[in-house]
Amino acid sequence: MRVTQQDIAKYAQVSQATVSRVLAGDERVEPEIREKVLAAIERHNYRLDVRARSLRTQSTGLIGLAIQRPEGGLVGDPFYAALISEILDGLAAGPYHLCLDTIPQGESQWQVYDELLRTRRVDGMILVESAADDERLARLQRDKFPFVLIGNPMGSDVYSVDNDNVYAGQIATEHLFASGYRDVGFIAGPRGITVCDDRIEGYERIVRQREGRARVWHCDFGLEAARQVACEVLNLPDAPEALVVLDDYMAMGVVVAARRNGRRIPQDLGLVGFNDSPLCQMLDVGMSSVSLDIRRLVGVALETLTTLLAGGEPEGSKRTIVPSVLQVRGSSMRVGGLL
Amino acid sequence: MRVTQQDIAKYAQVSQATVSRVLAGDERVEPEIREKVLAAIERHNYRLDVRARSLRTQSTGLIGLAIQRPEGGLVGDPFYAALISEILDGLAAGPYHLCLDTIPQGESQWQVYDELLRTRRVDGMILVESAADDERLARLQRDKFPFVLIGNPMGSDVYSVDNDNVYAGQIATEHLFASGYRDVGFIAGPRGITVCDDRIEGYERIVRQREGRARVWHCDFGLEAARQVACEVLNLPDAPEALVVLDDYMAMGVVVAARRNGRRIPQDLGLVGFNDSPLCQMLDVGMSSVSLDIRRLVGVALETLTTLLAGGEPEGSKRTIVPSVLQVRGSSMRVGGLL
DNA sequence: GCAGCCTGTAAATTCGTATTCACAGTATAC
DNA sequence: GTATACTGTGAATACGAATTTACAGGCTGC
Repeated sequence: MRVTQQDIAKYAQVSQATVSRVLAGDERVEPEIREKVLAAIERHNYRLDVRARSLRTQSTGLIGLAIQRPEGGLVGDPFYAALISEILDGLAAGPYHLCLDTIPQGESQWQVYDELLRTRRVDGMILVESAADDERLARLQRDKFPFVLIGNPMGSDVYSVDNDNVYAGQIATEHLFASGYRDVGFIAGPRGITVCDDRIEGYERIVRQREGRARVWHCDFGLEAARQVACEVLNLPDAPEALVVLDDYMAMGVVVAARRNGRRIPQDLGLVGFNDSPLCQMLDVGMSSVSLDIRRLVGVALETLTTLLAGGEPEGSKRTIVPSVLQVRGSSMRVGGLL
Repeated sequence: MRVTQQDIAKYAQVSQATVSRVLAGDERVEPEIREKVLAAIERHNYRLDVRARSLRTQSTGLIGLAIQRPEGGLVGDPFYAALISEILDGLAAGPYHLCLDTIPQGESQWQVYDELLRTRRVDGMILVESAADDERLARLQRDKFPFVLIGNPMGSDVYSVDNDNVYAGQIATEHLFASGYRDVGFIAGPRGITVCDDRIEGYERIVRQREGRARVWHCDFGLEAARQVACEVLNLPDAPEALVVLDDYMAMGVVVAARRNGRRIPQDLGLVGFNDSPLCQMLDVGMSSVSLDIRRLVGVALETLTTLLAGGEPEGSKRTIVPSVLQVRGSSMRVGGLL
């Protein structure tokens, strides 16, 4: 049988309201009575029921995150794993818990957002958008649901944090040219994903500037898909000398393909990945990678969200850009000796 | 202003109870009235409040999972990422959502379990135990909290699913001996972790049977720690010819160490990892690995838990062992030609 | 024609907590 | 001395939905 504040009140011979006050740390309770209540709580092993509290206070203590299941699960795409990891770390200190959902394949993520926010299952959400949807964003905003977008709001005036993916694409490409590679290609994920598009844009900008030839190959996320497309690319008569690869995992697929193809890295093929994941150490010479600074990304997102949840107004601009940083390692150093 | 069933009732000119019945799909509602209610719901954009429902029905629709933050985050240890991923997949179809928490470093996970279960934040939990604690398990059981243990209950009579880690250790070791390696060592994680201990036990069993020398080196989880210890091990005058490594990530660390040490895999060093993660393809010859079948592990756990949550009695034995399977690849094939 | 039985709906209650309101008791001001 | 302010507490209410209870209206059977 469940122990309630009512029961505690009876045992301690006070009213339920007083029990509630003691629990809330209300100062206006006689120390003597407080002790009595605390003793009763202790003795009867009482625990607050967050469901009842939720109903009364209108807040659940949960924040929501919905992710599109990556190819090969969470293991296949380190971005989400890192994201979740950082969010958990960031939340650990505070009073909030994380409600993690997947978005069914092929379905709109908005259904999940609706499900979580409108039913009041969570107090607020972190949205991770690869293809922002103005109308929906506007609706969430109109309904005054607290949320932060990780990604590009495409003009909607919402709180958002983003990597500068265009810039990230630029520095990766620029670095390869600067290292002496002449013909730089790009192996990207599926079409229509904002992350991909932005990085491609950055890539193309630099190529244009260098008056080179821009070539982009699309494939699914994941090591295996990248390996396959890299095989084809490397077998081309005019195969590129260097490749920017959409993420480290995929870059590892390219490494495998290069090895089978007999190309040495970085002498015969330059490589830069993204995310600066632990995988980068796996290559003997090390893999150059553009670090996304997910920790900071999540840091800003959580700070903004918790401020919103507290009813406050987050400081600074609505949109925050977290700069990417290139980690130079061996895979992109054709001109030896610099490392 | 929030729209409630009360409001809908007023608009549709029925009682709140009727609205509730319509929503619950109760058959005993006149079609005409049902339509009227549904229309009102549609028009006023009503959504059920799960908090209120939770309080009344005593169930939250959440199941909890608490994980000890792995070294290097979720990315550093593919086991948790895979676990979470599978759980999300498994939950996606049903009515349950996942509440994911981390256990603060150095603190007992029981605090989190208490926090989630006793406050009724979640309906049930999946516990992942590396060092089972009889007393706490017994307490959860006494309090009738539905939970499933992934791991070894150490004699407690609770619902549990586990890999047979002893067996897994055996087949990995046996395979290396069978491949022609004479001196097989073991690079394990930290001391006192059940997974490690069990696999070590399996390893030692085979070594004893082969009348070899059992040598186990401990280190932290993660690629880097494994790389370091592997460096030392490989520099030993009587370095082992083959190594069983606690997981694939750590095995990759060993690969890096071996490369710097000038040893070829599998000629100079045989290797078997665990988890059969995508990493295994990253090695040119492929990494042999004992697959944990996390999907099945989670499948059984979820099935058991949902049955418990539904008030039912799960079929079969309380303890389920999911067999491990060795994936043979190049890293353990000293005697060539078999692949 | 009336007791007894469905059927569908409304009214009332409940879940466990936070909070508002009311009130007794004491302290302070004049 | 009464009027006023303040303090700590209990009683009452609200949160939003599910469920139990009660009841009106139509039906059956005799």
